This record gives sequence, structure tokens and C-alpha cells, in this order.
Amino acid sequence: MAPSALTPPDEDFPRWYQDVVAKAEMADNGPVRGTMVIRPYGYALWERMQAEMDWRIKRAGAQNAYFPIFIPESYFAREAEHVEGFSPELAVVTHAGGEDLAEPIVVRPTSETVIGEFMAKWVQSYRDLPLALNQWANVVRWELRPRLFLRSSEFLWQEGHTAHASYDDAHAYALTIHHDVYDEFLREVLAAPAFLGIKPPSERFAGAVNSLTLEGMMRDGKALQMGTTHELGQNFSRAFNIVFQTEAGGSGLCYTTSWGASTRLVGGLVMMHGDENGLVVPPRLAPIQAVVLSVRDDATLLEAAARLRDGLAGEGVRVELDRGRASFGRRVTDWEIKGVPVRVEVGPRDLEAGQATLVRRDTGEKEAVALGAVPTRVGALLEEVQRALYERARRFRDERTVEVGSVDEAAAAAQEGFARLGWALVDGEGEARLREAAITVRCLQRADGSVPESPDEEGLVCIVGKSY
RNA sequence: CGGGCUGUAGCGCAGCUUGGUAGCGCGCUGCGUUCGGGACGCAGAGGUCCCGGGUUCAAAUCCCGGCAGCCCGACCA
Repeated sequence: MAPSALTPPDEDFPRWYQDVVAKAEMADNGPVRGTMVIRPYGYALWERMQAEMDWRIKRAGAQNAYFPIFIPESYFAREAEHVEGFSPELAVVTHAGGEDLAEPIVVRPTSETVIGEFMAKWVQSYRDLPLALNQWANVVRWELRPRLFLRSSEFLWQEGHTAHASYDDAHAYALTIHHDVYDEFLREVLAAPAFLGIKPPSERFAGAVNSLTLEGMMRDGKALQMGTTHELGQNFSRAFNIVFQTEAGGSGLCYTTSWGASTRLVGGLVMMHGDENGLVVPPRLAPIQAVVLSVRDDATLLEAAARLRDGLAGEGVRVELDRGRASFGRRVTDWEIKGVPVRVEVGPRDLEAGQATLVRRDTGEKEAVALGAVPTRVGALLEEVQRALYERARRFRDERTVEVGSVDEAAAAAQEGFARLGWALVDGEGEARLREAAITVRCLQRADGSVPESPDEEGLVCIVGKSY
């Protein structure tokens, strides 16, 4: 076995992460600090995430729209907590068209304000509600410590924004997004088990009355927030005057929500499933699910490989034929680094036996399959890999999530993973003590793991850990 | 934004202490032999030594100021 092209993850996890992102040709740093150039393979992964989230978002009743990247600074000032929370991260345009601007323009860090302004215009009657919008966009949050995908000054995301006639309706919608869009996407496509819960007040979105979160565990034991949904109460409706005429003829103030998932998920994918040989992409997400490669640059083999490619494509497998001229071993490692779930190898010995060799990326296991059976077998294998990745990630997470009985125990246990303990033990001073150990409360749950209504419910537990 | 480390070919690095012709490995190009887990031979191409200023006959090397990257912290999707 050749030496790995990557820094071993156990030796230096951040370095390993960078190696994977670079060698899998996912992204490069941009010329301005914190900016990111997303390369075709990285973007293909994001496009797959977009496609899988987009239809679920539409299924949840939201429509796509687009709002401007430039927002009047005065909009931010209208919601006190919001402006306070985002001010440090804003990029502001003060000069344009060769002149100083009368009013500075903010480059959007998120779009609650501008969308709120237009919701106020569009919502007249209870019949206009709920109003559910989503946009796919770039946003800018000036980052002091950027990392490719995980924390860049400009990133891509979807942001959903909804307005409802009642608290109950807004709350129910937030839960729908939380479960039926984000959690379902994470579980079924990204093979990513997450802890679902709500943020403690200290970790809430600026301007929200409640923030729901999905927290995944990376292979270094740290937490990554993989999606959030905010109940904004009437804070933004009040600030932007999103009012409607009620069925009874009175006047109502909307309840709004906002929710987002970003290109950070691409980084999460790397860190949740990757291994010492590079990226490992869950089949349902993979832009390339299977790659067919002939062991030699030989006309007969290439022809057989092309037939296999056609057969797989015919079964709906996203398949690519490797026509590279590099040595076989080199081509294998290159596809491994990119995390393609299944390799279909065909060599002279295979051909003689009328078979191909299938190799799964997650375990490295090989199996010989008759040529005619390859498409069917690959389809089944992809599903097996999908399940196995989820199970492996879930086991890993559960093994590193320990129940503890005090803040001190939590501080020790959460160095290598998560700790779970009573929220009452942490609420208040405990949070500050954990923070000294670089540990934060990732989410609050009920004892049975379900999502609570508010941090004030009795008997809640919290999951704490280090985070990205 | 604070502390630490670093910037030399696409990538990884040596050279800097003690100023004097810019190097190595991988990658890249061409030809040939190869190909069942990062192949090999021969011949080549490729450099504003991060940027700006200063010292000097002379700066990759010394001094000052920026910019960028990485790690740790505070902040965050």
C-alpha cells in the first residue's frame, strides 16, 4: 500500500481536512481573506444538496424568490437585537459610483429585514397567510477566523422566511422545516445523524424568540450545527409592520420564521464521513455514485468498461467512465480521495471470467459480479453503503456521547465528544464554567430526545461539546 | 480582534544564522515502455523568492510597514 497522500486525521485533524478539500479538488482560498473559490467537484456536491433540500422545501409549501444583496443600513437598525447581533460581522458599502453614499448599504448577512419590508407590502389579509418564501443566495458575514466551507466570509445558503397568522401556525411550520426538510435531508441523503433540539437563550439567533438546531458530531468529536430554524415571534413583524386583517375584521401582527442551511454542510460532509483515504460521499448525495475503470488502457477492456457504464446509466446510476491514462493504482487513489461510493473495476482476468470487481469506498470490500448483473448489484450496493454510513456515524456519535451528572464531569467528558446532562445543572453559571473549557451548550432536548417547546420546560437535558 | 507559527515554481520544502549565479522532491509537457492499489527511462518547460519601503556596491537573506495562510482563544451558519 502506498503512503497516503493525506495527513492522517488522527495526527492532525484540521490539516487532514484541508488536505481533503484541496486534493479532492473541492475548493481553494479566494484572493480576499475569508473568501472561497468553490471548484467543480465541491460545487457539484453543493448542487446535489441544493436539489435534495429544494424539493423538500417546496413540499413544505415554500416558494423560491430572490431579494437583493444590498440592504439599506437603516433596515438593520429597526430590530434592536438583530442589529446588535450582526453589526460586528457586517460588510458595509459606503462608496459607490464614484461618490460617498448618503446612506450606507449593507451587504446582506441574512435577509430578515429586507424580506420583512416586502412581506409587509404583500400581506394584507389573513387570506394571504401563511406566506412562505425561500431564496438561494450568497451572504456575507465578515469572519475573523475563516476556514474553507466551515466558516467563510462569503458563503452560499438557502434562507427561508415565512409569515403566519398565529403563534401556533408559525410554530408548527418551524417544526415541519426542522423535521421534514432538514432532519429528513440529513438522515436520508447526507447519512448524517443529528441531535435535534432548541438553542439555549445564549445561543439564539439575534432577534429570535426560539432557535431550533440540528447538531452533528464530526470525527474529531466536535459539534457542527447543520441547520437552524428560528421562531421570530412578532419581533420582525413589529419592526417592519407586517400586519393583516383578521377573519373577524380586526388587525393582526404576523408571527414570522426564518431557517437556513449553508455550504457549511459540505465541510460537515467531509468531517463526518471522511477517512484516512479522503472524502467518503453517501451514495444518495454523490454527484458520481460509481466510477468504471479499466485496469489497462486496452481496447477490449475499454469497450467492456463503456458497456458497464452504459448499463449503469440505464439503471439510473450517476456513473462516470475513467478514461485517464495514469497508472491503475493512481487512478484508484484519486477516486478514493473524491469519495466515490463504488468503483467498478474491469481487468483482463475479470473479463476472462465474465465478471467485474466492485469495490465499496466505505469499507474497501471487493466482490466479483457477473458483467450482466453489475447494474443491479451496484444499485443494491449503493443502498447498503448509504445505510452503513449512517449507522457508522450514529454509532460513533453515540459512543462519544456520555451521560454525566455535573458541570465538572461534562467539561471533562466533552473534550472528546458530547456530554449530556440536566439543563438545570447548567443553566446560569454552568454555561460560563463550560465556556472556560471551550465547551458550549449545543442544544436542549427533552429526556426522551424530542424537541421541547421552550427552554423553560421542566426536566430538559442539554448536550454540550466543543463546536465549529 | 488578541497570542503563537508561517509565506521561495502548481503542491511540499531547503537556502536566510554569516548579504554575492535560486535549488530539491512531487506534479506538469513530449517520446517510449508500463498499468490487478500513488510505475519507470530519456528529454524539457516553469520563479515579480507575498507586497511596499529602507540599509547596502549588492537583499530570498538584514530593518520597518502592510497583506495572506495555519493553530489556540473570544464571535459566528
